[in-house]
Order: sequence, then structure tokens, then C-alpha cells
Amino acid sequence: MVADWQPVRRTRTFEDVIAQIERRIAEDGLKAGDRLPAERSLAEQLGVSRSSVREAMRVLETLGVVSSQVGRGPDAGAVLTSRPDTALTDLLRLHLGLASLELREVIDTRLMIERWAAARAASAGSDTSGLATALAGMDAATSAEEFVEHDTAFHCALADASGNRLIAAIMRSLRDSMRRYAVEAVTRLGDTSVLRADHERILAAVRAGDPDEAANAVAEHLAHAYPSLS
Amino acid sequence: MVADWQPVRRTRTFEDVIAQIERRIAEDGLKAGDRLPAERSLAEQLGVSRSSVREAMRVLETLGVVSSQVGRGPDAGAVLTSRPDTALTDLLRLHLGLASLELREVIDTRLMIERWAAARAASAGSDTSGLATALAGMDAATSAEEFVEHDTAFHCALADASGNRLIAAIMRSLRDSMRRYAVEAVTRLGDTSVLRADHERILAAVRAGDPDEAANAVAEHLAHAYPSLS
DNA sequence: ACCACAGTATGGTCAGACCATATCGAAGCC
DNA sequence: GGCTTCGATATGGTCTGACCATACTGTGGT
Repeated sequence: MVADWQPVRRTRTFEDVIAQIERRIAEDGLKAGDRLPAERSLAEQLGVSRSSVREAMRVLETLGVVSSQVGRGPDAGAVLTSRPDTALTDLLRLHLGLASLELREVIDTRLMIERWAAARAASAGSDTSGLATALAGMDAATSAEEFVEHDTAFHCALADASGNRLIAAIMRSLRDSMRRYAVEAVTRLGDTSVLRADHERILAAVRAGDPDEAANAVAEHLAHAYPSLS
Repeated sequence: MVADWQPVRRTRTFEDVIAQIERRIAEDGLKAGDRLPAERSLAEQLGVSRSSVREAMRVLETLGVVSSQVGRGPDAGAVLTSRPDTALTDLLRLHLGLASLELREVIDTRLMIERWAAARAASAGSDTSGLATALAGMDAATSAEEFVEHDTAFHCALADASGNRLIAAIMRSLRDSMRRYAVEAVTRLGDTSVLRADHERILAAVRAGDPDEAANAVAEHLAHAYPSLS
């Protein structure tokens, strides 16, 4: 038996461009804030058309790795950034819309993450000022949308307090992509006093440095918010 | 004090195109497998240039929502797909390269996910044939790379067995993006018999339907594989 | 029934132009 | 000297139109 034939790898030009940029990032140790050459210049140096460079830029921008500004000066052009959140958010939102992911799966994931983050935040003795601020915002909220806004801030602050940026980014994306459903859930619930008590309990547990209690508080909180999925 | 001025929202053409496609997906209930109009046709219908349509396509392709084939026929053109994995993988790999995420954070995330998935798989009594197959592959492996290949398959099968596609997609991406480090870890370890015993223990726990034991087995396994990060 | 080949629709790439924007810099003014 | 003004310039954003490679489709011949 001879070796299997490998299908010819169709490499599109813009993929080569991405690969070269990625290589440069790794080799030259480029980091967020550093500038990339201008599109025209990059196209010339790589011997490709500007369109291909632009498509590569679109991909990198979508992945939250570069950000482009028009105009002239030190801030203009393509700059390396670090926004995994927005990329993740877009990704989840689109796939929720495509029904390739179900709400149930997203909420389960959120529960997993949040339990972990709460426990981690509690045992790390993290700063809880962000949590308190968000709590106050929820009290002042006059609509479901506004409530959800601060609720999101609370839970993202919790994820931030865990000290893991990947977890925090995933959390932020999950919340953003399911904002619509959160508003529905709050509206359906009507009374938010239960949720308020939950939040206080979570905050207290984190402050007390009790990981297990923090995780349980979070779990019960989500059960209250989404009773139909429990 | 007058109301704050809002910065003019610069909407790029391709963003409009994406928004319209996204709206169509939601309103027309398009799903994976459905075809989008050809680039030229879409450009004409939307009154924009083909370049803008192409940039929109690049973004959607990057997010794992569409896939383009050249040529002619039923399979040609832009087809809606559902590949959150590849998008996530690219995202994580690039951000690891950019050092906007640390390996430690990725491994912590992996531990969290894998504990959850193992427990879930155990309590759901999922099919374990994929796990067994991967285990056999690891035994037959003759190099660190090959071992890691089947190890990855094992852990992804575990995530699949949890029944949550989002979790599985995140797992797959985490593994893919840190493949390099996994090979290093195995090479450094030398002897893989400890890992083999861990895998057997995980498999046994899942088969026995013991969620706690499964989660603990996974946690100890990762501690063995990455002792420096424990 | 089969096969060969021209036709055609598709994405991939390129070149070149023009626009909007934002900075830079020199000229002019006080 | 310090200020404003305005043109020069570099940047991304968009469009047009062309050409190529690919892969199916249909036709005509065998």
C-alpha cells in the first residue's frame, strides 16, 4: 500500500499573509500596542495585492488581534490589540442565532464558569468593590434592561475577581450574547428581590473567603433566574 | 449642561453586510447547510462592491459561520456552517502568541472544564467507546507527538460525552492551541505510565457513573501532567 | 450508454482609482 | 515667540473592472 495522497492544500493568499504576521508576532515578540506596517506597504513587501492584505486584516480584526484606525499619525494604521472578548461575543451570538448552540448549553457553561470564578475569587480574597458598585446599580435600576446591565456587570466583576482573564473573557461573551434572554428572564420574573438577596449572599461569601458557599450561592442564583432550565 | 455628544458611529460597509446576513439568518431561520447568494449577486442586491461582500465573508468565515467553495454546482459558493471550534482555536492560539493570555490561565480553564465534563459524562452514563479507542491509541503511540494526539482525542471525547457542544468546542480549542506545550510536557515527563493509569481511572469512573471520582481523577491527572503549575 | 469538451458560474486575486479622515508642517498673522 | 490657518500627506475604506483557477453542466459525438 502506497502512502495516501494528501489533497493539495489550497492556501489562499490572505492566509499566507496572516501566517506571516503571526510569525512576526511570535518571532519579534510583538505585543499589544505595537503597530503593523500600513496596508499598502505590507502589500508591497509581501508581493501581494492590497485586497489580500485587507482580507487578512479583517480576519485578525475579527479575532480581536488588531484594530485599525484611519488617518495619520502615531495612532493611525493597524495596531495590535488584545480583545478576545469581542471576538468571543460575536462568535457565540452568531452561533446562537444559527441554532448550532442551544441556550441550555450556554447557561450550563455559564454556571460552570461562575461557580469556579466565585470559588476562586473567594479563596483569593480579591477586591470586591466592583461587585458592590454593580449591586448598587441594580438597586437603582428602573427597567429590566437597566437591571440586566448592572447584573451583567456584577457577574463580570465576579469573573474578573477570579484573576483568570480567559475565564473573564468567556464570561463577558456569554453574558453579552445572551443579554436578550436575560432581559426576558428578568421580565418574566417580575420581582427582583430574590435576585438581590442572591447577589448579597454571593458578595458576602466572597468577602468571607468561603469558596464552597460562594459556589453554592451562585448555583442557586442561576436556578432562581432560569427556573425552567434547572 | 447639554447632552453629551455621541461620537459618530462609523459603520463600515462590510459591517452592514454582516448585519444584514445575520438578520437574514435570524429571520429566515437559515441553518447550517443552507446556501448564501453568490458574492457578485449579493453585492448587486445590497448595492455595494464585491470587495465589501468579500470582507464580510472573511469575517463570517473566521467566526466559523460560513464556508466558501469555488467552482460551480450545489456545493459551490458560500454555505452556512457551524464550526465554532476552529474559530475558537485560532482565537486562543493568537492570543497565547500575543501573550495576552498566559498558559497558566489556559490550563486552569481546562481543568475547570474537564472536571465539569467528566462529572457530567459520568452522571449521564454517556457512551465511552471514544474514550477507549483513544486510550488504545495512546498505548500504541511511539512518539510524544503521537501520544499527545491520542491524549487530545481522549480528552475531547470526554468533553463530547458531557453532551454540551459549547463545552466540547472550548475543550477542543484549548487543546489545539496548547498542543505545543502538551508535547513539551510529555517529553519532559518521559514515562507515560502514570498518565496511562490516570486515564484508566477516569474511564473507570465515568463507566461506574461516579461524578465525584471522575472529577477528582481528572484533577489529579492534570496535576501529574503539569506539576509545575499545581 | 458513455465519453470528451466547450460553456459557465463560482470564489480568488490583482491593479488602479477615488474618497474620508486625521495628522503634520509650513506659511501667515498677531 | 506664539498663535491660527490651510494645504500636503499618509492612512484606511470603497469601488470598478478585469483576469485566473476551479468545478459542475450540458451538449454533441461515439
